[in-house]
Amino acid sequence: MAGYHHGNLRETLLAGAAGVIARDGVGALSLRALAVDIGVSHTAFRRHFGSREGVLNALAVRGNRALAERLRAAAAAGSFVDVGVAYVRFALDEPGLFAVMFRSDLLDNDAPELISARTEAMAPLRAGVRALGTADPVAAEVAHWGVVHGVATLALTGTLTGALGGDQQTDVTALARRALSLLHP
Amino acid sequence: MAGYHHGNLRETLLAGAAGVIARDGVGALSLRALAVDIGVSHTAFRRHFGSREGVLNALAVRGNRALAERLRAAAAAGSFVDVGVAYVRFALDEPGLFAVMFRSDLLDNDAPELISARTEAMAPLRAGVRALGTADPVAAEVAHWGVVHGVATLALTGTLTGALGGDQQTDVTALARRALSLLHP
DNA sequence: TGTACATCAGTGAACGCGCGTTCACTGATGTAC
DNA sequence: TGTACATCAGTGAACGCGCGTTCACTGATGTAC
Repeated sequence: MAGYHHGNLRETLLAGAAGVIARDGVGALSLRALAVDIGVSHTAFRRHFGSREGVLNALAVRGNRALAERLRAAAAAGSFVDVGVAYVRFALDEPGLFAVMFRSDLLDNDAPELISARTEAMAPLRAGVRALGTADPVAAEVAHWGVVHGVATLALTGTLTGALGGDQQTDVTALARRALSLLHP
Repeated sequence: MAGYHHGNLRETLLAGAAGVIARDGVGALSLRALAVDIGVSHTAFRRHFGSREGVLNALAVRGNRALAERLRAAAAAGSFVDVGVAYVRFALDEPGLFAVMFRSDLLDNDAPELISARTEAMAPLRAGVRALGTADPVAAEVAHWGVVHGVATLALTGTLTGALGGDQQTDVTALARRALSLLHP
């Protein structure tokens, strides 16, 4: 395992980067520091990703694909509310990936892989809204996406639990479910 | 105006910083570069803010106070939906301030000024939800806050208009209004 | 089965860069008498 | 009205730091014959 060839550098690097970002944000991601942690030269990642942007793009692709999978599974197993809850749960489970996915300013948004991964991630939400047959499907899509994205974002920045008062230990996903239910009277 | 004393450095610095952040994000804010732009020594800001964190805290306080004012005005003049729309409009009008307000990782969250400004900003939303008299007021608060925060965030990252298809030139605040209306059947 | 060679994966020294901070300072303003 | 002095606001050189990138390289692996 400890030979000249790492054997699984790409994977290890992505997982490590996601961890750093989850803890301290994208700005705190230093590829040099990460390489030292992993025990590899600080230029080794270039072979796999080319540049810093390449690393972030790979994370964004991975995040969107993982989200797509979660949402599809939720759609297959449960109700449309479950899809929304799965979105929130994903954000809480993979805060590093989630944070990168929406940082368009740091990504190459024209990369075909990223474009298709994003489309893939949006599909279950869109399909679920269409299936509702509401009068204003665009508004329904914005409302559902907005509320789960908003709850996820507020929870991740610590704003949600902070603002809801001493009622801490609040189960965010349960909260998301209650909020989403208000959209299904 | 061009004397040794700038006369309005604090104000100029905050406005400039908000502009940079709105354009390129918090990570891109260089106090050195900003000082050059303003035409002042790159250490001048220390007198007013002490450190980089001090600048960001000042922006966060300012943002929360401005948001509070907007929400109060909307509450006084219109319905509860208008309060939500005002939240989104604020985010679009002041993207630099909005971005900093929720970056707890970069702020001194224990600063009394910031704590009180945040409480002030949350008050109109909380009061409006209470006035609705719903069965689950916590869920209602999370739903309303979530949807406006989510729409604002998605719009600012360009994700919302991107994902809604070629239907560009979408008026985001109108969209927010339609989405919020779904919470008031 | 063995050898030659191409390709792939990772190394490590060196680069320039811009950053925030520290420091001793100078110029401008305000206040006391 | 004038003078002395304290305070406030901004200066500019220097600091160390960590970053991403470039470059020529070496070690390991795979493939052709």
